[in-house]
This record gives sequence, C-alpha cells and structure tokens, in this order.
Amino acid sequence: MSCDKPMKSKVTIRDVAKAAGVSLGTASRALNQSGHVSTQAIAEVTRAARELGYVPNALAQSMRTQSTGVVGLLVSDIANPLYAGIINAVEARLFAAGYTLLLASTHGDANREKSLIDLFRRRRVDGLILGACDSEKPEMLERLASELQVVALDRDITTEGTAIHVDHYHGALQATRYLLKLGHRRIALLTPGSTLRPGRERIAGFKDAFSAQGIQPDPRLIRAESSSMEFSFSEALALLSSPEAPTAFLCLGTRIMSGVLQAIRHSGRTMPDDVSVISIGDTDLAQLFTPPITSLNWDLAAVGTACAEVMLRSLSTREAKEPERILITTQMILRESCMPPPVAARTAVDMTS
Amino acid sequence: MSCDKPMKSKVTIRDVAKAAGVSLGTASRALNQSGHVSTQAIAEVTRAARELGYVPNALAQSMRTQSTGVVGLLVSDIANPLYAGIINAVEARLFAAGYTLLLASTHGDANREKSLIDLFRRRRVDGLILGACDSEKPEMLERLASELQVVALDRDITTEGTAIHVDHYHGALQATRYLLKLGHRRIALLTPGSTLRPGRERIAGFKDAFSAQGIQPDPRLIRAESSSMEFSFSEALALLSSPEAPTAFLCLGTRIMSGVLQAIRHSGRTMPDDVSVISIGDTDLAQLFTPPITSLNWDLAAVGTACAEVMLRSLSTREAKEPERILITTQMILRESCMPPPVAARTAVDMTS
DNA sequence: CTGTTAGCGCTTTCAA
DNA sequence: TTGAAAGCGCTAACAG
Repeated sequence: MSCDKPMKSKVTIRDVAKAAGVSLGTASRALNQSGHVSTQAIAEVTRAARELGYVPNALAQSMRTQSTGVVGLLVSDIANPLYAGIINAVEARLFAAGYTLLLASTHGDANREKSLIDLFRRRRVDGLILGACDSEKPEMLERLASELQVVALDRDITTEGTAIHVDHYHGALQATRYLLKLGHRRIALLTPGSTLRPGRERIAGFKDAFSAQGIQPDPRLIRAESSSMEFSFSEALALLSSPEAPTAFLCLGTRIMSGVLQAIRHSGRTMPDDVSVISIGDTDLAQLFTPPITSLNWDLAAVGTACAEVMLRSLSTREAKEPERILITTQMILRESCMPPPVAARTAVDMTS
Repeated sequence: MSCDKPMKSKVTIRDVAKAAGVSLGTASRALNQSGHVSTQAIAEVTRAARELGYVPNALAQSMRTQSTGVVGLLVSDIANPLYAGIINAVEARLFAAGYTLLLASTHGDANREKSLIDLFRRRRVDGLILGACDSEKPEMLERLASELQVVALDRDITTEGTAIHVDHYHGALQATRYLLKLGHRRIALLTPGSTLRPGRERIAGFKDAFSAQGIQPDPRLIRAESSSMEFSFSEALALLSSPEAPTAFLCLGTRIMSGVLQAIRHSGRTMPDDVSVISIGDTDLAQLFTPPITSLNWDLAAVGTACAEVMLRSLSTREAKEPERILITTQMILRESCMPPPVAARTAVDMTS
C-alpha cells in the first residue's frame, strides 16, 4: 500500500523473504502452510507477500514438484452443446479440487488431435480426458497412459483403461423399440460416424431392437457419414423423396436434427403427422420446437463430474491400477414429435400394439 | 525402436545430447533450429530425440524464456453458443500461431472471476482476453495490464486499453426502429444485466430509436435482470398478462428467447400474429423455429479472430502502446417473426408507414 | 561451430 | 524452527 507499484520486474519469493526478514526456505514453508514454521514467521511472510503483490510462479513450482495441477480435456467440438454441459461440469469439479482445466478441440481433425496431445504432453499435464480420439492408435495411447493418467470420455481407447461411457446402446434400443411399437418400420438413423463408440453403440441398439421383433432394418436408412447440418439436410431430403421414404427419423445431435427438420419442412411434410422424429441428445431446440421433440437424454453434468472425479481419484492415489468404468444411463423424454405412421405408409405386416 | 520403452523417468534434453554424442547446448540449438549448428549435429540430435521419444518440457522452456506461449480467455459461460463460436475462432488463430489457449468460465461469479484471473497470473500467461469482467475494478485491471497483454472482448474494462467490441448500439437501434416502423409501441427489451457493456449499449440504442421518433419507451418494459430461462419465462409471462402487454419482444441470447417463446405459447398467443419477436444473436433455435425468427447477427468468427490477432500483434511487438479498438458490425436477418401489432393493441398515435 | 556455465523461481533435503 | 544449498529441464551468453 505504501510501496510504489512494482514495475515490470516480477516479485519473487526471494523478495518476499527479504522483505519479511527471513530466509527463502522459511518464506516458502510459510506460504505453503507446510508446517515447521513459527506463527510469527507466517504472519511476517504473509504480510510481505501481500504488500509486494507477490504472485507465485506456477511454472517454477511445477518444475520442482513435478506436477502441474493441470488436466487436459480433448473434445472434437467445443461448440457442441452436448459437450458444453460436460465441459462445464468437468471444469467445476476440477476447479473445486484446485486443478486447472486445459481445454482443446480437434474439430475432428486427426492431425490436430495429434499435435494437441503432443501439446498436452509438453505442458506436462497431470492427466488427460480424451473425448475425441478418432484414430485408433493403441501404441501411442499405451505410451500416453504410461506417462500420465488417461480417462476416456465416451470412447473406447483401450480395452482396459478407465472410461466414462454413456449407454447409447440401450438408449437407441429403447427409442427404436418405441417407434416400432408405434408401428413404424421404415426408420432412418442418422449419426455422425460409425467408427466412434457412440455411433457404433447406437447402430447396434437400433439393429437389436429390430431383431427382437424378428425383423431387419433397411440398411439404406442407416446413414452414418457426416455430422454437418448441410449434409444431413440433403441426406434426409434424398431419403424423403425416395419411393420407400422413412416414416420416422432418429437423429443425433443438434446439427443433424436441424438438417432433418429443415428437410421435412422443405419436402412439404409435417411432423409428427407425416413423419416422426426422435432427437438423440436433448437440446434447447428439441424442447422448444413446435411440436416439442421426443428426446433421448442423459445427464451431462453427471458425465462431466464422473470424468473429473475418476481423474482426481487416480491422480491422488499413486499407481492405483484398478481401472474404473462408469456407465451413464439415458432417459427418454416423451414429447409430441412421434405418432403412428400415416396409414398409407403402413406395411401389411403391421404388428399388434 | 531397438531401445526398450523408457520407463517412468522422462527423457530430458540431456539424455538426447548424450545419445547423440553432443553437448547439451548443441542439442538445444539443434532442436530449436536456432542456427549455428552443423547439419550433421542436427541430424544426430533429431534422430536421438525421436528414438528416445523425447518430449520437450514446456515448463522449463517457459522458465528460461520468460514466456509461456499461453493466452488466457475468460468468458462468463462456455456453454453459451454465442461464445462458442468466438472461442473456436480464437483458439484456431492462436493455435495456428503456435500459442495455446487456456480457457476458463466464470459463470457470472465475481469470486470465481477473481480466482481465475489469479490462476492465469500464476501460470504466467502471456496475454489475457477478458470476455467476462463483471466487476469494474480499475486498479486491479491496471496492475494486470502492467504485467501482461490484456484485450477486452465486448467489455469496457478500461477507457484506454485494446478492445474488440460488437456494435450492439446500432444493432439495437436498427431492430427497434424496425419494430417501430411496423407500428409497435409497446416493445419489451429483455437483456441480462444492464451494467455490462452489451446490455448498456443495447438499452441505449433501444431508447435512442424511440427518441428519434419523438416518443419514449415504457421503462417498465425494459427488463435487465437475469439471463436465466426460468427468469425470462416468468418475466415475459408477467409482462404478457399485464393490462398493457407488449406487442413485441427484443430478446438476448438463446436462454432468454427460449423463456419468452415458452411464455408466449403458455399465454395462448401466437407469434407473430399476436406478438412479434426479434432475437439478438442468431442461433439454431432462431433459424429453425416455426416461424423462423428475425435476428440480429454478427460475425462470431470475426470477433474471435480479431481478438486473437490483436493479441498476437501486441505479443510480438515489444511495448507497442498503441491500443487498438475494433468494432464489429451487426446485421439484421429478416425472417418471419415480426408483423404489425394486432389492431386491438394499436395506439391512437399510429405513425405513418 | 561447439562445450561449458549460469541461472529462470521454486521446493526440499540436510545441517545447524 | 530456521538457513544454506541442491537441483527440476531448459536456453542463452560466453569462451574456445
């Protein structure tokens, strides 16, 4: 307060020690509450630190302690509202535990993913949550896991490692069964990428729901190529104008559903009278659309919190090699976007309720 | 390849030098392309580094060079889709320039904001983009700006500093004028917080549009309290059930508009016949809603890129004390959510065209 | 062109 | 309880 503003030169713990009239070591111990310091010394040092506007250098600390207190999180797209909820929860939990979140987004680019992982390693993050891991590269992951804690977020990066998974399989199963019960047979499934875990699981659930009824889905109605809205729009439009048009859509995520909704509107049909829609992932759009859209939902905050907690746990225990796997369940929220298919479209082999 | 996997112990540049048969300094120079090294040495060192799986320690580097190559970005809410677009652009530009983005979210909590800024300082970020700065605290900002580069993102943190601003004033002016032209007089403005720059500017534009017509807006229709959907829902509902209900809504951001749309539906009215709506900020919801909603839009990527570029510029030039101020313009996207007010609601002093 | 050396700011032995 | 000193891994300055 009485002292002038410390110019450009950063004040170090050494300056604090000097100002407090103690040695460097004592200042460090006082600042870190590491015990073995007199109460008086603590008071002196604290005061000096405050007066000088001391800001501990986290880099130097990390250097000595060999740990940064930073956890990396790699996702494919920050803007995805489904990720946003997870990110918030991860960050909140980590922050509460004194950890910092370093967030990066791959935009689905494998090269970018590689450089970002490299970046995390150079910065010596203590742990890494992988929510984007497009290329399967066991040996690289192996090495990664050997030098830091890795938690998979809805990805199958290793058969053994720790992972937080959403139960897309049963979600898709339930949603599909619901549509089948309503009498739909020609159901389109639009999902970004079938190689990634979510897509794989959903397709499996979708197929198994059909199998349980002793029937098979039309493979041409499973479109698992791209997540862009433009793509899903043209895709859905093509589907709708084919002679064997689907009577229902199962769509993943905001972008895809947006495209589908536009395609439905563009083709002159109405939802749900002509075609039913289920959103996999509950979003603002699904809730507020007219009519509101039946969705498959899961607790994003729970996913994020689980990631963070598993990470914190493995960070605190040295070498606890008991990999955890957590499965988050999905719930179906019934709204008004599904109806039995129009009579004209019903097949002869209509099942009972 | 022939060597065994380097166990837990991290391989340092010293190991690389040893393996390459050169000194530590030479290894460093070779790795950093800093010249004054023989091509052969470079080859040897590079090979050794690759074989050993050397990962440079960014902490140690930063320690020596006194710069981390990290830029912090503080926003109030990562999940806000308007921010997401900006964040992506900032990250992309920074990444391309070899910088890392450290992102944090305050959730509108001033305490959290304080600790996060502190966190950034401890981690010695080279620059800080402040997109959340709820409490005005000149002296703290002053100190901050003295130790690192600060860029304000749609905030007035200092009267002098570098800033990227969105032209909310003219945006609100234009939108309001449009509604006035349609004949609306009772226009409600819902915005989160009037203390922050965006709110302030929008309210000013709103009022000035009225003034230009020689009339005054009803102050009770300006609601600038909270950004939550629940709040805007009840707020809008209350407004709609009052005797002097508004015939149009100007709403900010997804959350507020969601609440307003629900309130309109809940009150049994239809949009745009009974009440018009303009969204400030163009979102998926605005585009896909039925009917599609007229919006005020601005180039999120341009905002983000501008932030990053201004930051990179001030980072590269030593002490260039020429603060830049960039203003991003808004565009109105006319869709189908606005109509003249219902005849019953029109005032006697109806203006021409 | 290369090797040696001095720290960057901090924590943590080890003596006192 | 405290002070002195050794490094964490790296870059840059200085000799050779």
